Amino acid sequence: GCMVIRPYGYALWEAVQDILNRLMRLKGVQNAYFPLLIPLSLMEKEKEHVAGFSPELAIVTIGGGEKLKDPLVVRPTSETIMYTMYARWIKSWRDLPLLINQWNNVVRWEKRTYLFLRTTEFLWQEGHTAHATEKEAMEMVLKALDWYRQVYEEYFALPAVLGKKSQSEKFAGAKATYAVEALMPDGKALQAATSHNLGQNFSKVFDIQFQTSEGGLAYVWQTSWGLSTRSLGGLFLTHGDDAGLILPSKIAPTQVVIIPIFGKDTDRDALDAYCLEVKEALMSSGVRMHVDMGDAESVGRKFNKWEVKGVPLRLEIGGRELEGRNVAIVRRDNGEKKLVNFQQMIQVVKALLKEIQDTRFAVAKKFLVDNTHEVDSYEEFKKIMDTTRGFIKAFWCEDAACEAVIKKETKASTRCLPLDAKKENSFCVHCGEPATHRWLFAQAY
RNA sequence: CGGGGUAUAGCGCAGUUGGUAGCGCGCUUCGUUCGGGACGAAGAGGUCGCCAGUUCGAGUCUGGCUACCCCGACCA
Repeated sequence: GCMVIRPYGYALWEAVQDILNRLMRLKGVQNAYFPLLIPLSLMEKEKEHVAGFSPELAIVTIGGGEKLKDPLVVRPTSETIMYTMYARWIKSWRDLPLLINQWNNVVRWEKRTYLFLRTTEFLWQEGHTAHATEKEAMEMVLKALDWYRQVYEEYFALPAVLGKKSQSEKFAGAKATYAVEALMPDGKALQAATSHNLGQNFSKVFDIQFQTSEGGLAYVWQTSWGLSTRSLGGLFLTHGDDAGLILPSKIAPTQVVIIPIFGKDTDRDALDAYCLEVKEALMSSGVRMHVDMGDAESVGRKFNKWEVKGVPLRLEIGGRELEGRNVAIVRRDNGEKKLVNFQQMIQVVKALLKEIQDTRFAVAKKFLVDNTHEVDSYEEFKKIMDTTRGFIKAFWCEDAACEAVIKKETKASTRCLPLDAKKENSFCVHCGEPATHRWLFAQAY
């Protein structure tokens, strides 16, 4: 149930880190690190939190050959260990806000794993903030949610719905959970990232108090938010075809690959020199490049290899291009090929990279729109879940028991109350009780 | 936790009534190739998941165990 991430895949994760680190820095969030092992007694402080996580904890019971009196939990998330420290660090309103993120790995002992989307161990970032006011905390919650939207929409070309989780779906210990929900090609929903308003639930049990500017004593308002390697699963599921992956240009570790083409009459020195000239020209204008030199693999094999990896553009350079100082540019997404001369090359490559990015988003957006159904009868609801699946927007009474019945009968759970949902007076699609908003339903992974 | 399956070369698999293990891909070397997964020749690579039993003889039959996979239940 664990995964090995090889260099090409890890480069994608590093790209995600770069994007989020830049966004977080703008807001003043700093990276830090906290222990992997958490005393079980700390986990148990917040009742709802430990109840939610205990079925999936890996626990160290023996250390150094001796049975531990207080077993150590391999972190499933770091609220408890971090907030133990926050209680010591925060004394005054001047210590706030405290904005800390950590990039790490966590372990959740799922009964059933699914590569990329639900692995026993996964990598993520978890941001944990403490604020003087609830309003400020809520702004942070929505800020983080918007960062995640940017990662998905602007880089992964993966449109998503932002919204608030129902009580039964929220994070264990949170006051409210907000999420990014994406729709995968099989019609199931992927919870792509979450941002929690923790209220004062944790600050009260971990005793994180500060003196206000008026001299009073108050508990801090907290948030936590995370995005994991599951996001890459969403990327892979969304962008691909029978030939492999199609990476959106902005996230592709290699945006352009040059494949030299040579026969026995080719002047290899001249060809290699020209390939390097092309590489340097593109690299110095900011394009992420690779030249696949070497004659161990045939040209056809190289083509296929890079298609599987999803590199957006392939430059074919052979004797014909060398002679005319041209390059043949082939798009990964639609296979279109065009011959461009060296002078126009940078401009054309940049335009094509942008077009591929835009096209990927447009295709994914169309799929999302085409597979989002406004439904007003339970019959129709069930029919969609039995056939195409997808997102369903339906009125719901917000009663947990009703929600559970819908899930049991249709496999669809509430994914979120979309942030843009309008207040209306209507009736629950299942039980007919009064309902005020259309919730987003779908079968989750 | 319930149901079903699998285990033989690096990977994917075949192996008949029990007779001492093979195919494809990959890998190594050499040569010819190279505008869509090249071709030829010669090679390397095995505790048949583990333990016990039956038998002259077990990859194959019997019993036990272990690991992994799929489906279901569960799942911030």
